[in-house]
Amino acid sequence: MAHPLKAVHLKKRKEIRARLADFRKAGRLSEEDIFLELVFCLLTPQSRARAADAAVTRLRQGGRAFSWAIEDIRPLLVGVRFPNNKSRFVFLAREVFRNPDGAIEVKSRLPLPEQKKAREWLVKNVKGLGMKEASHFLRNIGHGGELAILDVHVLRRLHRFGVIEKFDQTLSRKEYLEIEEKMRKFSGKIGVPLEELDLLLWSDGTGEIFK
DNA sequence: ATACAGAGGTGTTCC
DNA sequence: TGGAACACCTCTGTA
Repeated sequence: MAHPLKAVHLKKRKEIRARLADFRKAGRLSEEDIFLELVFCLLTPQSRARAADAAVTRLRQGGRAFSWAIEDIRPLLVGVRFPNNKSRFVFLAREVFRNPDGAIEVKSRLPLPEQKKAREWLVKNVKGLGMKEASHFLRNIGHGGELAILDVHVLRRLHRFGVIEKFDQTLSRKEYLEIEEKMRKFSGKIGVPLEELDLLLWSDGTGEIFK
């Protein structure tokens, strides 16, 4: 018999797939858009998506996304949590992706199309980006099909459905990979693709718009 | 009203 | 070497 989630999936599948199609269109985004998507993922932890989004809009102003001085970034982050740390992360991230000629190139620096490798690269090279947000970023630029985005809502649902025994607010890298594997198996078992399952559990947990 | 926990994690420190 | 404890700092909901 079908898993209860499967029924929810059938109901929401259209909406979920439309959202994923949006993410895949990111392949046609400009370098600035992609970089700002990365910034969004740096700002999001422990903050409201809306606040992070508003800060990104400010950073975009006047085409200055690539030229803000570090001290000018801080005041643009009002509303996001830990702005001191995060303004530093945003600045550092930009310099990681700066070419010798001064241009910013994000995608071409990632070891794609291997998504897990790309994620490792991001976690290692972009300070402030952990497993969860690196996965989030890759999905948002259309390369997250094999990755789970294990935020607190998804973890709570996985726990509820018995996929994991316990859930902690913070996961070690090892635990993250283990849970991701369990979720992958669960996804196969109930016949819902991993990336759709991720959005499904997210929306199931929050009843909210996907981001 | 004022206080206080908790919020769509991650880095650092310490052992 | 890896994991537990703590810092980061501000806004919001709740009592």
